[in-house]
Amino acid sequence: MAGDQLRGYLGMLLLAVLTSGPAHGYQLSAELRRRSNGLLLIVEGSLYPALHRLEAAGLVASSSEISDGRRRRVYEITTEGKDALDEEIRSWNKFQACVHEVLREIP
Amino acid sequence: MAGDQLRGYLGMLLLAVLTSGPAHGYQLSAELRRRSNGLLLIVEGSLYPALHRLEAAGLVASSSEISDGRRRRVYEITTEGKDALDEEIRSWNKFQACVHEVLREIP
DNA sequence: CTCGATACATCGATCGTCTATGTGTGGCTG
DNA sequence: CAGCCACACATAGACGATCGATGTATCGAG
Repeated sequence: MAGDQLRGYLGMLLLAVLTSGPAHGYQLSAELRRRSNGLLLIVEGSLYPALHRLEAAGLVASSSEISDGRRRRVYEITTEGKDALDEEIRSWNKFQACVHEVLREIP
Repeated sequence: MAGDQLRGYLGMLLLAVLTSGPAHGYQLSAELRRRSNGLLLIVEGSLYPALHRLEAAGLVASSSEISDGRRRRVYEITTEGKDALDEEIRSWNKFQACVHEVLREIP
């Protein structure tokens, strides 16, 4: 499950995980799966474009590494990224409250 | 605010409002705005396609009326619509919990 | 030596929302 | 009565994000 419903929130989730420290793509995917008890499954076709978007927007910085013979691109959240995360969390909380209000009035 | 972040949830919100009784498009838009204290602004270009999708899926039924000389299409939630709403609310709650878990671990 | 997990990347299709535009009515105001 | 705004529905085109599929390559386990 959890396919298109994270539409627009993937960036926020990735930034949130990156506040715990730098990580590469595969790690981020695994960490999101762990924190959500296996419900959030981010496929590569969503993950890498999202990371590239974040980098293009200056919200993360990346560096190429090679460990264990595998090339890895390690991402790190920037100061702008932290600010953007704060803003996105505020926006998320607002939206959540809106939906709660609408659902609350169901008879 | 509240533009593309309701992506995928507009159907759920419309169905939720329709549980309070039949309504036409403009009413639904106004009611969502009211319940969210003016934060949820559904533009027509999103609203009517969404209603048509719901009808095509059999989740709402519509009838054309004319009152005060204005033609109105009144929508009503169907039994399948109610079931779908229950399911979508469950899915929303799950997703909400996932996001909460991810955000909870921010240092 | 094959298979699965790790790791990155990209392409095309799909789908929902947005902006913009169009039609027409009713009512208020100058 | 002319003009404008709120009501009410509808559609077209653009855009953006996710998905599925596919490709490359390394490493360890069986």
